[in-house]
Amino acid sequence: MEAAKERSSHGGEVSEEKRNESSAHEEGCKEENTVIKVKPSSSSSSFHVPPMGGSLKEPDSTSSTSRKEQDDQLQSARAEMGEMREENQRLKKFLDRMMKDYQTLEMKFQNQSPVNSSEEVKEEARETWAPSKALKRSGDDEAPQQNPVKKARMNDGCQWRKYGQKIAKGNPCPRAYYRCTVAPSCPVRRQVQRCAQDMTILITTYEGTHNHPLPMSATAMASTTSAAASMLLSGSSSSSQLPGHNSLATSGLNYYLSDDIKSKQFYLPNNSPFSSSVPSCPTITLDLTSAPSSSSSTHFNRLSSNYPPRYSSTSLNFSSSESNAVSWANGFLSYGSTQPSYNRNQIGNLPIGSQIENSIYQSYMQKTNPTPPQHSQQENSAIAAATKAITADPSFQSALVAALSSIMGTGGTAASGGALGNHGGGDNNFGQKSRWGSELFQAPSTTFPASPPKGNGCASNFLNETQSMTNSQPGSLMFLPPSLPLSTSKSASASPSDNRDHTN
DNA sequence: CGTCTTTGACCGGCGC
DNA sequence: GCGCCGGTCAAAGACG
Repeated sequence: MEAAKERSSHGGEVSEEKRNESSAHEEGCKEENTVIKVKPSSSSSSFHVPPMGGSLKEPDSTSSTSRKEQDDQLQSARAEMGEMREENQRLKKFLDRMMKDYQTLEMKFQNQSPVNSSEEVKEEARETWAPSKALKRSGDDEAPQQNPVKKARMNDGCQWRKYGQKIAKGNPCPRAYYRCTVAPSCPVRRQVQRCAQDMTILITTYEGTHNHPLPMSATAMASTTSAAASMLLSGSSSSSQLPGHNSLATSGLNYYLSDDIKSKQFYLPNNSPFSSSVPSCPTITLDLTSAPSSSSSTHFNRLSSNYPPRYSSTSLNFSSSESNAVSWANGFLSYGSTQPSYNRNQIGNLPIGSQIENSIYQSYMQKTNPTPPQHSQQENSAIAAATKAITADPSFQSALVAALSSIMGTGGTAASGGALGNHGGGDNNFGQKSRWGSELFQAPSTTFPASPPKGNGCASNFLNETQSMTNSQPGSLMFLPPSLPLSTSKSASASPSDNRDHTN
């Protein structure tokens, strides 16, 4: 019943948004039409030819010269009329093109996020930002918008129950904790927090693996997101679902920031060059899910035994600092090469480490390794362009700010924790954050720019740097930090010594 | 009455 | 050892 209500309310939202959108579109069209209508009548010299009308109306000037003048004026007026017609036609064509573009976008939007994207944003906005009690129960002013009250069932295809909320240090916005309730024993957790720097950004973090079949919508979404990630990372446009990857991010692009342990999807629903049109609130999804693993061994053990190809030269290599080569050239990030396997052991100690990553890695490897040499230059350049576009996107920057803050510490304070080492005092949340992936940033400082202290732009600077790095600076890390599923510095694909742990 | 959210308390990890 | 902090628990309340 409630589900039905919820659905209906969702539908209401969607339809409302669609209405808004279409009305906006219609307005746009009207404007366009108005332009077209108005243009000939208002703009033009055709009506700025008072002499024409005036002279026509005044037959008293009967001289031949005046007739000549009239003829000239008529001709000039006709000529102008012709020009105006042409211009009008051009404008019509332009309008048609715009209409087609719009329809294409609309189609994409409807296909990619028939239900979820906008709703998810709204819902998350409610669930994290506005106290649900206030919003839901008393109609708080925080969100008096048209958002109908909804239950905290995330429409990412799964059901989530809120079990806690905390205000993390450095971020005034509370962090909400959700648990998957599709199955009673489902271990999947989800954190939702609003970015301190940009309140419009939501950071959603998934942890764990669903131990139950997912609803169709969820599966589809997982497929969508993984495909997007795959596209981003490998340049492959193929769409396949991550095996066992049950995490759900909303539709859109997921920027994977996965290390050996975790795969993080930086989800940017909108404004991303790759994303479809989704309403305002950007969301970052940190996907820390994985296939279940009963093994208590480290990831490296598991991964090395299960996925030997990861250490191939074509796999992602985040082995850090020395060579510092960031290479998209073959569709893979190469993040340094010869750094010793620092911190390797920490990975195995991560609580979620034991449960995470296989699927991501598996998927990724499936997407990458089978065809690494086949990446054409065109693809590579496309990847580079995409990377550049993404990193240049302000929304992405903001999103990354949030994501980094989430990973490294709250509110952008912890970015420079011990892991980032040389860059000065950081928040020691980092250590605790390691549970969620601090190892990601334990790359040497030379390769991972320190984030500035508190405040805005903790990652913006980083992004600014990485933007340039993407193109020029060897050894810099892009927005895909040592988290790519394959080989972080710890796995050190290039270093035989690093495999020690893998085989132990 | 069942379900869900809220929120204070508790627990464990980490740094000093 | 102590304090801080994040994550989780569980009782209480609200809502349909």
